[in-house]
Formats: sequence, C-alpha cells, structure tokens
Amino acid sequence: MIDIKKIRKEPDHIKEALSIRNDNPDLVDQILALDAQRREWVAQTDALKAERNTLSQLVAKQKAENKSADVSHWVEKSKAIGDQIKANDERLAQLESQQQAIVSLLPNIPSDKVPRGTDENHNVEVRRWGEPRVFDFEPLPHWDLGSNLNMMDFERASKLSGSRFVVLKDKVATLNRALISFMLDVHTREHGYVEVNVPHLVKRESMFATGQLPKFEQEAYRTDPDDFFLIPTAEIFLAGMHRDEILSEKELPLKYVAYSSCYRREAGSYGKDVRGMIRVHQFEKVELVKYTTPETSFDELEKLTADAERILQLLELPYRVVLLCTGDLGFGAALTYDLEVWLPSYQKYREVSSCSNDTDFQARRGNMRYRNAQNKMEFVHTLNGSGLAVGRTLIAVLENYQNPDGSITVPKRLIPYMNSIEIIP
RNA sequence: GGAGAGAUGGCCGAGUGGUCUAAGGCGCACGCCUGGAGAGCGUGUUACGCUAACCCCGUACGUGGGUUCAAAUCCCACUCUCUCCGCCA
Repeated sequence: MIDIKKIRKEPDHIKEALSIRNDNPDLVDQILALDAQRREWVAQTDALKAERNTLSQLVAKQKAENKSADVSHWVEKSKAIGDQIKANDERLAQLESQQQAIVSLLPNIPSDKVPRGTDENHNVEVRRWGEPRVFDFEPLPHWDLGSNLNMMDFERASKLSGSRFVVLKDKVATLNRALISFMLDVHTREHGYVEVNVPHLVKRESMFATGQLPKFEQEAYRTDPDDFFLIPTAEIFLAGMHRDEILSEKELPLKYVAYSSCYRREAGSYGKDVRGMIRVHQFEKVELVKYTTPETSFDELEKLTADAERILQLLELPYRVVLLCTGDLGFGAALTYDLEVWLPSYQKYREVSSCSNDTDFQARRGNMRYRNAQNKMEFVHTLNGSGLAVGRTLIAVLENYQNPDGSITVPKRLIPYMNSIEIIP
C-alpha cells in the first residue's frame, strides 16, 4: 500500500511510477478527488461531534446543579446535530471504502535503481556465474529424462489431477526431498535464517496483506466453504507473521526460511511451458523472508540474493542474475533480482528465484511496525526471495547432470542427502 | 458439530451512562542525578483530521447497527481469540 500522504504530496511522482510500470496513472486523480472530499467530510463531522459534546456537557452540568432544570432547548439542538452526524458518518464510510479500494490496487513505487522498460526484454543482466556445460551428445529435456527413468509420471498426474501436474517417483522423488533438506540446512546453518513450517491455507486478509489480493484473485485457489486460500508461496505466511505487531529495532533484521508447496492457477499462461514440470499448478519452494529497517533494506536485499545464489553455486549450476525493469516488476516490489539457471534443453536461462525488496508496501497493508532509536513508530521493510524453487532446481540438476546413457550424476553436495547414492538410477 | 468465556493504550489491567483518550502498574525513549552504572526523580509514549512543520485543538475503547440529549459502559448482529465436550490424521 502506498502512503496516502505521499500520494497527496507528490502525485506526479506516483503517476510517473504507475506509467513506467504499465499501470494506469489516472487512478491517482481519482484517489485525490475522493481524498479531498473525504477530508472535508471528516473535518465537518468532527466539528459537529465536538459541538454535540459541548452541549452534552452543558446538560450534565445543569442537571448536576439542579435536578429539575429545564434542558429541553439543549437536548433538542443536540438531537438535531446527532441526526446530521449519522448522515455524515454514512457518507464518510462510503468515501473511505471507495478510496481504500482504489489505493489498494496501486503497486509499489519502483526504486530509482530500477531500469526503465516495458517488458522482460528490458531487464538488465547483472552478472553470470559458471560456464554452461558443453555436451558431446544431444542433451534431453527433463521430461524425457524423467520418463525414461520411470521416475517422472505425467500421464498418471493428469489422469488423477489434470494438466500441469507431475508425479515424482523413486530416486527422483528422493532427489526432490534431498534438495529441500539441503536448501533448508544451508540457510539455517550457514545463513542464519530461522526455519518455519507454515500452514498452506490462509485467510483472505492474509492474501491482502502481502498484495496478492484484491488484484490477483483469479491466480489463487480458494476453498469453497470457509473461504480459505491455498498459498501461492510461503511468503504469504512469512511476510505476514508479524501483522499488527510492533517489533523492536534490536530484533531486526528477522530472517525466516520456510519450505512449502505452492499452488497457482496459472490463469492466462495457456500454451506457455506446457511440457514438463517448468510450470505446474503445485510445486515446492524454499522461501526466504526478512524484516528490516528502512535504512538497511537494500543492503539486506543484496545479502538475501547472495544467500539464494549460494545454493546454485554449491550445486555447481551455471546461472545469471537479472535486474528486472519497471515493466516486469511484481506488484509489491520496489526492486527485484531474478536468478536464472541454465537449462541445456532450452538453451536458455530460466527463473529459479525472484528476490525483492517490498520496502514498506506490505508493512502498511499488514500494519507491521517497529520502534526506532528515537522511540518513534515506523513501518518495517520486508524482503522476500526464493531460495530456491525446488521443482525448477530439480529440472536443472537433471538436465545439467545427465549422462549419455540417460543416468543422472548426483551433485556432490546432495550425495549425503541421497543415502550416498552417487548416480541415478 | 455442541456448550461457555472474552476482545480497552507498546504490554498487564481498572473502568457498568456524562468531568474517560481513558486510573494504577510494567516496558521503552529522553532529561536530571552519578566517576560510571543501578536506584531515584521528571517528561514523554496510538491513529486520523487541522498545519509547510511543530504546538494547540478536534475525533476515535474488535467491526457494524440500535437505545439515549449523551455509550468503553445498555441492547442486537458479525468477526476474531480462548476453554470444555464430540469427531479425527
């Protein structure tokens, strides 16, 4: 959520921010018009309430002095004011909810460091790590590798659940589990994150706080009675844990890591990545979230990104880091680095992590504050990033570590997590 | 699913119709005191509106509605939390 005061003070800045994000800048004028009206009504209604209070006090005083005093004059006047207050309050509530509805549709303001651009073609590559392997045979895509091993089953997945699902079996299933444990261990033991195990069902307001709602309702799965949402990422929970709380500066930064399944409808991605398990309705992810002070959040984002990168380095998977341009930035993000791993069958780098600084955007929606050194309340900054998307990392391991005979060499660091198996099958 | 209890400031907690934004305590921040720390003393400690900003001032006791001249306080509905029983991985 963007601060209404900021919108009031620098409307042109916000309009600019909206238009470079391919969003509608006219929303700002709508908001300002509503806000001006709203404030006028607040002032007017407050004045009426103050007047009524004075009258009430007069009545009380008169009655205290003389039980039988005639106060009907005051009483009548007060009654009339009361009716007006009631009408005003109704109108005010209306204006408030209208304004709120539009403000909650505004995305975060991009940081100055974000390159301008309309779409992903304007993203800027920041660095590369590792050399894509040169194959002396034709590398297979992961769906062929998995099916040939009889460890990846798309037919049964779609028979039971439909398209965009996958069933992992045998040692590929174990490899998947190995990746999860490995990632969690590195982040908790070496990077100082606290492991959290989260519910996969959350209330509507939790989806609002992190920015998934109201704009992206069609992306989420919802349960019919009870109105729960299946989390599209553990971020919903991690970045919402301290909702309506006041943290102390001493405990910042807070660092959490959670492994969870993620559920996404992938509405509007028809025809995209239809083969394999690159884009499925249910996948697993290890998610990193930090709560920081405003002063340190951008430095902490660099560290968080490095923490995620470390997983790829330890697995010796070649990747690159991309700075997203304004047009490609997510709803709540002020600055985002994507990590993209090399996939031989695609001859391309594909996203395995997205690390963002959401600044105070989520903190405002979720009312998450801290007391600074001057004892003042301030909104915290929240950051999040995948560390990493497990399914896509699994794909990267299969494709990059494949052998001519269709077997898969287990990356060194995963061997202890694979019951010492060094090669699949 | 059945029965009950509760929701007040950063926290605990008092307040059952007017002088209550709200006692008392704790925490925290700042100042005084001190060689330093502690103790002690003093001041402050939410949001919105008004303001260039500060002060002042006004409004606000889970949410919404009702009764009343007047509601934290009485009535109704809702939401959420907790306890017990039942069911259950």
